[in-house]
Amino acid sequence: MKRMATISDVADAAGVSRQTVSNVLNTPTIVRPDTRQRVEEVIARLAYRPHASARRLRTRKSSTIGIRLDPMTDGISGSVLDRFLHALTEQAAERGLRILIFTAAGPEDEIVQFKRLIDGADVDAFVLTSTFHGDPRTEWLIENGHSFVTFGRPWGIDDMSDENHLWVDVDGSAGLRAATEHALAAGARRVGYIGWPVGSGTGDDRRRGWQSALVASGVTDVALLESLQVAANDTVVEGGAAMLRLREQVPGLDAVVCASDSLALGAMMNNPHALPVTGYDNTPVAAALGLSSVEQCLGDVAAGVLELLMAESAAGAAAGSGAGAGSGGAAGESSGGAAGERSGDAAGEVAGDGVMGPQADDPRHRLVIPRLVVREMVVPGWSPE
Amino acid sequence: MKRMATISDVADAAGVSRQTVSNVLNTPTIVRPDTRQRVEEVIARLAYRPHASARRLRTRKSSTIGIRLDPMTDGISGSVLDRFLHALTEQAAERGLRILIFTAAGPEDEIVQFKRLIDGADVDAFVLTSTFHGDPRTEWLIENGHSFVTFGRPWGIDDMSDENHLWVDVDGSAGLRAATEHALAAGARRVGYIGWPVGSGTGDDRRRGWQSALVASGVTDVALLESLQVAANDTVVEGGAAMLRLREQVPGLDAVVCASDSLALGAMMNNPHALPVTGYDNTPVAAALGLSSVEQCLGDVAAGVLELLMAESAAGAAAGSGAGAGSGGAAGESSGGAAGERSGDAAGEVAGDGVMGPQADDPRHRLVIPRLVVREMVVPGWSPE
DNA sequence: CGGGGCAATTTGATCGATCAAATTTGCTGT
DNA sequence: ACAGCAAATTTGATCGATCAAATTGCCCCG
Repeated sequence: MKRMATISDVADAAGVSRQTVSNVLNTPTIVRPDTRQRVEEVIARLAYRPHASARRLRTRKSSTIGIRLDPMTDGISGSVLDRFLHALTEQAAERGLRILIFTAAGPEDEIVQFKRLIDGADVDAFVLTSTFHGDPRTEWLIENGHSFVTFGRPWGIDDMSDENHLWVDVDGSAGLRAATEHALAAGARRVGYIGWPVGSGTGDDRRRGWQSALVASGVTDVALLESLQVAANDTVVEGGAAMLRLREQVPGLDAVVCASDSLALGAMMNNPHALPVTGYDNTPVAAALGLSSVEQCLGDVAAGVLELLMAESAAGAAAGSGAGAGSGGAAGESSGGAAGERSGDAAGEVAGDGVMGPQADDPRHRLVIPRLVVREMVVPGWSPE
Repeated sequence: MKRMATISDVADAAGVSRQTVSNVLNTPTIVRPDTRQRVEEVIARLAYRPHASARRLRTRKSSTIGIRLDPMTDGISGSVLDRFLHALTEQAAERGLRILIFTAAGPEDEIVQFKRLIDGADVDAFVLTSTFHGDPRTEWLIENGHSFVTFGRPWGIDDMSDENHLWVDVDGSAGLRAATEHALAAGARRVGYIGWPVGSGTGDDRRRGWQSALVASGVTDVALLESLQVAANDTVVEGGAAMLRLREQVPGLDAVVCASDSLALGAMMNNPHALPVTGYDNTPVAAALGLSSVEQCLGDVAAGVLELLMAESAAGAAAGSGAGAGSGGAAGESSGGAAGERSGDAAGEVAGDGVMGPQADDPRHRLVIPRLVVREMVVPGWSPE
């Protein structure tokens, strides 16, 4: 392992000064083309790479984003955050950013970790997941003026439009509307809903999606709407129990849509007539059982998160220069969200095209439209009674 | 966000020199106790934190470990690596290390990423997972003299004892032996095995565990042993098919142990007589279905990985100084593996205590003994025919 | 022919820490 | 009282990059 080449080595070898090499790397436009080419050749020949720590020391930027690795959310859907992390890492690399992960025992401890990482100049922004209303973490970050983006809306009435709070989220309502409409289009009339207890922003949002589709199809009887939905905590066992209740209280049940794959798996276990069941999150479990499921397009979410972050830091840097701040991230040529896609899924048909919602032009948040992955339920040995 | 305090600020405020402050932080023993205390008070008062990048520039160490985020291994057991990552991050923090994640399109691309991260001084060691025989990644790392530890043995005959290749692994053989012995102790006589096709080091190792337990219990008939095992790729569907075959070819089947929770889930779907089924990895799915499963003790694995890494770097640094290299990591007071434990699991009984295997004293690799988590199968609505 | 205007390049200082060597302090023994 | 010596502390240099300001080179016009 021989000594790394430094910027001075390159400068000497190319017969220019350090700063010119630096310019070739950071501000290529101000270097004369022939000089630039000469320097670039030397860089390639010596396999020179700037020393990240030295650069960070000088620029006071780490080009690193911190994200907490959530404690295992026991459910099956825990893997959603892992997939998001994967998409985020992949797209961050394309933009020259690094992802540093950390753990914390709880929200308060997470703030301690924030301090540690910021003070040490380890990271210059955070991505938060699983935020909740009145979350102390976002409050602290805003108060202390640190960059962050959350995956998930702040459900508080006032937070939602807080201009200091950047967020990206998936439009769960649209996802469940699509799932419900698909069931209706397939001929179902009574489409039941197994969701989470009232009170969680995410859960209520999803329920609204199901409900709006039913209402739009002509189901306006409030009592009927009420009986078509049951609430359960997000476990397989509760999902199973919920399915029993639903079948009992709705005689002509045609199909069921669920707020999660965990609930859907539970429902499938008490599904002797093989009613179509739709889950949410498109986890491996749904794929294994042949359940239709709402796919969150985490690649798009990750892209949105990074764009918001880069736009913010660019805006902060340009506060004073007259250059247009609208150009945002320069390295975005590979967008389109194809990166994080799970390809080759056999049961291809898709409804909803995964584009950004109407808020796409709002510089402070982004709502990603999920898409429905339709599958045939083919469960070996799962025969009706 | 006011300006960060630097080491000089602390020095001035405490009436000492920069270097003394540095010593308080890095070599407290050589500072006179009263001076040290005075400096420490100022550090606390100013909330001083060393600037990580500056330190890294000078010391040429990043105190950061790189690990590739594997592409989603579609199966249910994919979460094992996520849990490992979580445990690793947690324990790394306790030792003052950071974890940087990255992605790669394949082994060759991963090597490109290695280069990128090392040249930029972003990381000074790697943790590899899912290694295989003749893995180009480990070859490259060894050739170029970079530190790394693999989670998983190099199954090649010669690699295994390669002194440049540090590894930590879980003793899958012991895990399946424990699972099988537990079934035998519960009165089962014909314990079948659903495993992966011959050829994978890990899979063959697990099969040996099951077989050795059966042989020890007196099953020596080769033909019988042969008929008691079936092979399947690691999917739920194949697991289900394998269960059907096994039931067909073994009349008095009493119990089944599997090489993974995916296979076990498949088996459960074709298990009308509710035979006891045991999985491997103790995933949320196993917990949800009430399957017994072999828990890999990833906290211990993570601890082992970090200890090997730190021991190596300490040894590298001490190559020349007479100080005892045996002390290893100084910050290990919180060991015992309690960190990564999933607490509050209802069905507590445990066999095998998770201690290190006989290789515990070998400085180059470590074999962690897994433990069997025993559960009652209580699957709602899953009634025998 | 001199110099204004502008682009391209170079120079010196700096980021915040640690290393290596020099210096001061404190203690011991005779 | 002081040499001798170790412990404690300080000083100057350095890691590899970028920033800000100074310099050089070039073209064109009066």
